[in-house]
Amino acid sequence: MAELPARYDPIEEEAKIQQWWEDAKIYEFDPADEAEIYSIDTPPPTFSGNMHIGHAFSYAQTDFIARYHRMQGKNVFYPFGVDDNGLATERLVEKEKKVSSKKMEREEFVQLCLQFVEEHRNDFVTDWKKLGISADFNVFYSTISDHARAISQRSFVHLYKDGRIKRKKSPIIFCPTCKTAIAQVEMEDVEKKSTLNYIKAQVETGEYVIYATTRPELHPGCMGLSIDEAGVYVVANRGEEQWILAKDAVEKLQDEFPMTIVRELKGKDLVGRKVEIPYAQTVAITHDTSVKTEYGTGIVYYCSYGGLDCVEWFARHPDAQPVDVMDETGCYTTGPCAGLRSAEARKKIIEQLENDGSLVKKEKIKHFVNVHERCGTDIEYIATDQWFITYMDLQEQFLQNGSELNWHPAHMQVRLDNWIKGLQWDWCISRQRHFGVPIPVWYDKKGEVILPSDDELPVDPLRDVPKGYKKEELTPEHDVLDTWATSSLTPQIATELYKDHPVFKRLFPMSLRPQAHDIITFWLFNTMVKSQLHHKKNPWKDVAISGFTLDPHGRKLSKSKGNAVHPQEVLKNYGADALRFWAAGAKLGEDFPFQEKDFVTGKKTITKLWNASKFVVMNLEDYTGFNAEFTELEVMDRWMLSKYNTLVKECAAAFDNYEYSKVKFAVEQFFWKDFCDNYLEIVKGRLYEPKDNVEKSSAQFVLSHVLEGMLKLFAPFMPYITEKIYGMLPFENKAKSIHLSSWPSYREEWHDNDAEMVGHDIVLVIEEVRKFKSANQLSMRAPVKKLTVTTKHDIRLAENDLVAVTNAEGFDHKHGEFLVVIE
RNA sequence: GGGCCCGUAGUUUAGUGGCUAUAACGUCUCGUUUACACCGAGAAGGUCACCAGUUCGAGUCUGGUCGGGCCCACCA
Repeated sequence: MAELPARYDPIEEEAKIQQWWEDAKIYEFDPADEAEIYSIDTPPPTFSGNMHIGHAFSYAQTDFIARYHRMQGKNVFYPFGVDDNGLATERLVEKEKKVSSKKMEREEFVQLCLQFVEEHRNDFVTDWKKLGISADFNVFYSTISDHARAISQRSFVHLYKDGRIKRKKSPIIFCPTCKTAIAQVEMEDVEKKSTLNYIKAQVETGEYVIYATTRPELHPGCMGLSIDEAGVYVVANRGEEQWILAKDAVEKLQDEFPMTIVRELKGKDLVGRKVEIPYAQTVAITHDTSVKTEYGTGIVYYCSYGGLDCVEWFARHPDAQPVDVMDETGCYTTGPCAGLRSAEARKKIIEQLENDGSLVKKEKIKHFVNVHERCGTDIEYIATDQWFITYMDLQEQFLQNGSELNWHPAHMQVRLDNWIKGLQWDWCISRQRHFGVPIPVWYDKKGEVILPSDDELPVDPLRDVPKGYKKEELTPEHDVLDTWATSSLTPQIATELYKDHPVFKRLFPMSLRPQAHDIITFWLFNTMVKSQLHHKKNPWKDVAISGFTLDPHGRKLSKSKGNAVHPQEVLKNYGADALRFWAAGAKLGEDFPFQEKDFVTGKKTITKLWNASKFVVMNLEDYTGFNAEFTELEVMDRWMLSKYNTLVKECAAAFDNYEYSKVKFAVEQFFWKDFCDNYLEIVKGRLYEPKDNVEKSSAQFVLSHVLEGMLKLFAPFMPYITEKIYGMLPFENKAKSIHLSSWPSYREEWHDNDAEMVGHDIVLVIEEVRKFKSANQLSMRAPVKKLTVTTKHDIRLAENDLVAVTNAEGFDHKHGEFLVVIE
């Protein structure tokens, strides 16, 4: 038998082992395997760079679960995809290939992206492979591939036919400088100086309402004034005029604008009164939930569109119809400022309002405005035709679906529930971008929607023509689908890779959705929505929500703070097992600080595992088996086996409940304390100088069983070192890989209360002796003259082991309260 | 502002109403011929954030206060 090398170099060995896994196809999905399926809806990372530490953290956690279920004998379906259908990839490809997507045919750019992904796919997934992710990387998809585009477009076509998709006017975020629609992620907050303008407008009953705005240029788009119906408002005399405003506002304005309150009234008394707004139509006062009497004058004017608040207001007030005041050149189209952009328009209208006496006060303020990150221009909202999935009627259904999922951890469900309860409008799935999955729609001469048939998909309406039509008869839709409209179909995209195989029926609904908590309201919710609309059921049974990696002080990692951490460095310095061991220390869903020292601990555990295994293997050299009953084992061997047996039971229970961190903690403690510190020391006497072969083989039996089992318990966390050691164990009938071996099973007959109690006392005695030797500055091997132990249990069955491990020259046992006397 | 989570040793953490509240790292003392100095043994280190309540009993349950983190919304 080959002796184990003195040292284990994780960096060198992990590379070799990983290559072997790949060559031997250890994690290959076998669709013909009849075993129970455990399918994972793996998050497809954005194809835009390297794996970051947050990825390493959460993918490792999913991998613990996957490996456990694989060892439980399940047929694990663990695909890997990349999300290249989005802005990040678009930007990356534009930069790397030095092209502009807008100047190309869309299909051409899609092909370029696919080519780019193909070229870099191996590099991209390398980090995940190094980390030891046990996905089958050949069960692979890309969200911009034909496969995924066809599924995404099919979803659109089917939902349209079901009456779930509608086209309607809706505001989009627009950059007047770049003259383009932009995505929310392309905006940033900038604090700017501005002016809050107080404006008066006459009510039909003669008084004036006072409202404040930072966007007076939008007066022509004003469609309503709102108050808080529960708020307290007043009518106040101000010179000849009577002003209406919130009571709170009177106090603030009193110094500058002395007025006397005539009477108080409730906000609801104002509802319905008509007000003549300058440069706009006459509008009625309404109640709105967002209005607070403490801010401004307690009266708000809403325009199409001053900001997101206005957009939301229109959603709450369907009677008020937005008007288009700005066109796609960023200029106003109506009113006194027609032809002007916002900045000039504001100046002009303030002048005019001042001239006709409507402007009562200008207050300098600082506030945050959204600007386009590329050019710094204030963004605008303009109304355009957009595509929506209508689902507001399904809120109850979605809540029900959410409650039917098994949430790990449970409290994450609350986030989804709050989101669903707060939904205000339908899901806008169209984007005015060039790159993406095209909306599969043409319009005929009458403007009717023409759809492709399923077998034509995927299509690009800009280039393709549906069956039975000529190009000149149709106008193509230019918009593309929001990336969430496609990524919400990952269960279908992944499982339909096996569409033509009988296993397909068994893959969906999937077993597990693993993901982080930041996108519960997006990816998780949207995937549930699509599954409900298409299949009338949830796409998975369980969800496992992982947390974030934080910096060593518990703050969020970010590029701007300069506290980013690179997993590649950790892999290079400590290896994947150490990185994974760190990730296993965090409870599922818990945010976890990144600490260098944790990797040192991981690496030390690896070394310890190596050394302890080396010891066991060396001492199994002459082992030929222990052919007797459990009860014939030495008492300390039964103690060890019984404790190990309990551990096995606990670990499976915790893993079944996605509590991998409990498993990690329990196994680590058992290995270090019970197995190494105590058991290995206890059996040394019997191994080195056995009285007979029986007491030695008794120890060997337990050493071999417990080592093998412990390696398996460690295997989901540290797949490399456990694979290496497993391969060197001198057993027959081993599995090809530890990761294909079966999870240890609990054995009732190995449970031994008596042995556990004796063992417990023996360990306490050993501790006392060690304390004594430490206190007397003696070596642990130093002999003690006489050891007198008083215990309640009869420990004499373990006397030989105890004498050997403590190196006692004399020993006496008495019955009574626990006491150790060392001479 | 709304929601969720978290406050336990110098640091990071375990803890399912019940023995003397975990462990790792760090610190201090000691110890190397038979797995391991990439080590072992031992020690010190705690107002379980604070206040009140429920209970025979609270780190654990309830309410409040303070502090931290994340997500969402953000000002007319």
